[in-house]
Amino acid sequence: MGRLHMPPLDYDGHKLEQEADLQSPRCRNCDIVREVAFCADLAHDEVKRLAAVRCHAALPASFTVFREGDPVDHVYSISNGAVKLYKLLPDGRRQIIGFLFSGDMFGLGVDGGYCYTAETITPTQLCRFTNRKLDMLMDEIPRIERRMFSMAVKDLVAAQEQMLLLGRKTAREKVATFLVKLASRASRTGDPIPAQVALPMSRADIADYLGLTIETVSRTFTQLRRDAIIDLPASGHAVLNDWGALKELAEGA
Amino acid sequence: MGRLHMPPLDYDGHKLEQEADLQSPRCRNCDIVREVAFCADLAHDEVKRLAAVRCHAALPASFTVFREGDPVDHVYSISNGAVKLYKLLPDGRRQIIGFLFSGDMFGLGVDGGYCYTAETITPTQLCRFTNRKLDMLMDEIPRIERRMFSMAVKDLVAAQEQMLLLGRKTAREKVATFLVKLASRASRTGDPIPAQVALPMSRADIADYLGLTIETVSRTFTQLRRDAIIDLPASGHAVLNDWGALKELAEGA
DNA sequence: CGTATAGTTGATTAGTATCAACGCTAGTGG
DNA sequence: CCACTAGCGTTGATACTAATCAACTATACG
Repeated sequence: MGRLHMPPLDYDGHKLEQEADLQSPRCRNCDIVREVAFCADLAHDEVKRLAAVRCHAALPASFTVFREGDPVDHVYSISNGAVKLYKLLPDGRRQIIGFLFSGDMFGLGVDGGYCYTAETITPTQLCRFTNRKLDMLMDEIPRIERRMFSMAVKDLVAAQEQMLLLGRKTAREKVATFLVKLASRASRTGDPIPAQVALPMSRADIADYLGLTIETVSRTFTQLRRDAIIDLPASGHAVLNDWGALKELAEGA
Repeated sequence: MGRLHMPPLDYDGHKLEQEADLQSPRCRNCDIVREVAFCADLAHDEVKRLAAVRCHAALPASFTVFREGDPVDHVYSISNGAVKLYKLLPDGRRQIIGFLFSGDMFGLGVDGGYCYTAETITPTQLCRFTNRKLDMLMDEIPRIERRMFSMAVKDLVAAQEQMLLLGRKTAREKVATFLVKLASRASRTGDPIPAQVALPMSRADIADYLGLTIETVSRTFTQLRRDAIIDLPASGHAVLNDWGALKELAEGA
């Protein structure tokens, strides 16, 4: 399957843009590969090998990168932007599996089919590797495979944490956990916990991530604000006033 | 950490048994390794290498193999029996991450700590590999690492499926999905779907797996029986009368 | 400025949890 | 051999959390 998947019909306006970008044989911004998550501890020549096989794409917001069930042909890494992964039930109920940001990777699948849909939240720059070439590279450079493995394990651990949230936490605890996780991620670079976190995703996305409705998410935010635990200065941002209280809620104490 | 983890206090009676079995330098039933999941497509000499580093243990029911947070020192494979993996909140709320049976493996962790507790459901025979020796083997035999990787991916896909269940399915759909999954697993050997599935786990375990209470699980079973979709001939068994209806429910149609 | 979309808030409902009682089975000891 | 007890599972009554339905506000967009 060397072919691109069909771009979604509802984004036909972006189709040309996508194909132009994704199929470009020239790889721009070559040093971006260094920033890609699984290049972190590779040697210089190994990074060069990776750079040779990757392509770059700039996508608009709300762009479907691939759909659940599409043939697995690429692995993606986010250079910049935000992506959501989700699964759907036949009647439209949706569960968001994860929100991904700069440095995160996605595109694992089984039996040749992706098991979730990937869609951009904001305008996003992606790095793309064909599975075929990545497999070849993994044979040559075992460290790349190690890296992929440890990333899959990391994802698995996160998924199990989310199962605990979905199965056993209250709405208030779910929202608190969500904010704590966003803030922790933002500060993964070693900084202290940031006072303000960006919420690029809609309330509907947050609801479908936490197994709630839009209304419950909204009410819970309002309630946390009334309790002076957070502030909501503008849509798309949250200020974390009381980190201790948030953490406590998140841990279910 | 070459030391065994501390056996749980509440199973002191089994402590000697565990230590005797787990620390036995002799590896009995050597051909059992062939049955271990990740040996499936290894060459004969590779299996022999694995056999040389594994130990075997027979554990009673309700035995804690390791606890969340314990140092990661081994990877386990189930020769025979059933195991549950779970996470706890401080106040005792529990989420079962997965039920495992013959051929399944567990014991992945991050930062040197297991991220769930593993406990036997029935009397269980385990195969155990130290991480150190497995790492060495993975360096020598890349296929073992590939195998571990694909198993982690399989677990990840299952976890994402479970997130959809926990976040978006009704009690009835959850129970139907649970039964469908158990039956599908039992028939993974190529047989048709079995009419009867074994339920070795308690109602409390099922509830904590599906994000429900014992009572709701019980009521839902009763309701499915009244609808002639299943039968409950004896505790510990379910008869699947209407596979089509179960599948439909499971898929959320 | 008017329209569409996202978000908030209120009223009511529904699904599941909680609390409580009871039945069944298995193991125990007289 | 049989009452006794403990644990598991079922069933019923009620409570409560979050969903649903509906109205309204704020924000972005042409």
